[in-house]
Amino acid sequence: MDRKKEEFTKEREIFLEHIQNSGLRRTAQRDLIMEIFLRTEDHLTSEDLYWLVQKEDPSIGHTTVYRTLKLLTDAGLAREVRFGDNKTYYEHHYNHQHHDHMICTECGRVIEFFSEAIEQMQDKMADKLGFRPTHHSLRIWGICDVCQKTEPMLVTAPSGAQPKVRMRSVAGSQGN
Amino acid sequence: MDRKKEEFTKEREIFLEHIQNSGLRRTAQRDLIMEIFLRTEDHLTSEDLYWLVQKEDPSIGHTTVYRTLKLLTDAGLAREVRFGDNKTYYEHHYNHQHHDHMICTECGRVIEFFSEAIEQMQDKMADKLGFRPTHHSLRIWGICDVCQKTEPMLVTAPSGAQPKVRMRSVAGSQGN
DNA sequence: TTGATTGCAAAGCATTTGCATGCTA
DNA sequence: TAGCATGCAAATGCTTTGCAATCAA
Repeated sequence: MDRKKEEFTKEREIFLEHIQNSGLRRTAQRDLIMEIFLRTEDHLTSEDLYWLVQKEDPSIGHTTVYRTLKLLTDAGLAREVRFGDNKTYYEHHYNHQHHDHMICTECGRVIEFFSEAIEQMQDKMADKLGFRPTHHSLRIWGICDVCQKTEPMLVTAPSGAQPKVRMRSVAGSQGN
Repeated sequence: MDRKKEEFTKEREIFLEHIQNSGLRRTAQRDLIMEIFLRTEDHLTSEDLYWLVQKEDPSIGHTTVYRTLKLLTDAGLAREVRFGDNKTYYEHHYNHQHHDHMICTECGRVIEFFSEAIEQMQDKMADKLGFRPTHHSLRIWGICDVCQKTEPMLVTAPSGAQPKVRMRSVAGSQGN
């Protein structure tokens, strides 16, 4: 199930390069945090990553995880994402083509998708308004296929799984 | 320049109705906050609105503005929007058709736009993945037409206007 | 040796909550 | 009069910063 250690060779290289080019220093903490980030294919918060790191080195603090996540972002290995619950999630960025997200408000599942057609329409739209786009974010909230099947039961049997993404206000919120 | 007082009749009605239907109470504070919100055609934070309210009634506190903004959202008159700077902005919702945003990272300008084609592609995409969408958010960051003209000067003459939207981390951030 | 890095604690923000007081219905 | 609303202060949750001690280059 776990990926082979030899993977992520390029990613490590990029991280080191970025560190050197910026006059920064390689440390055991940064190495470990990067390793754990790389082998975790998921959207995680600094907090999430902190606990994973804790299991392997309890001496590492919150702060260092925050700072390293920022470093990884600067290096182009990570990307910040927000799903509307005012938390910052991180996902792999290097070698991961751009994509957007559908977020299930029932179970918190995040589905990545990409549509060339939508991208093109966006550029066209921006062009029409004289806007020079640098990046964008498209998020679609709703009910995923799995939850659509189980949903009718929720009336009598509330789901045990708590959604990863908890919307702050339910009614009328677009979380935009 | 200012709108006539007779405007927003329907909005006031909706607000009152919502208050009554929910067993809540009409108060002078709520009235004033609603009035100021309605007459301000802009994306504003609770903080922004608080200061506008302050000018007309310094006795009104932050908390009440927060709570009333949430009320207005529940009533369907306001809509929450986030532009990636971890603040919650509010915009008019009633009688305002759905739209998306382009956000200038130079001056903070927010441009509203709508594309039927993009909406349709999104639905098609969701359908393909068995996802039942309830709402979505598309934001495009970049440089607006005005800033594109002035930008070359920024190298020697830093702009005096501070952007309304300040991105937390500049490099690599997608603020997604 | 020098200056970047770490981890703790404390500070920052935006937002929410507890509670005594005030005020609608 | 009952109990929702208000505003203050304090609490919260996430994130950042100050700083003395530590460690990589």
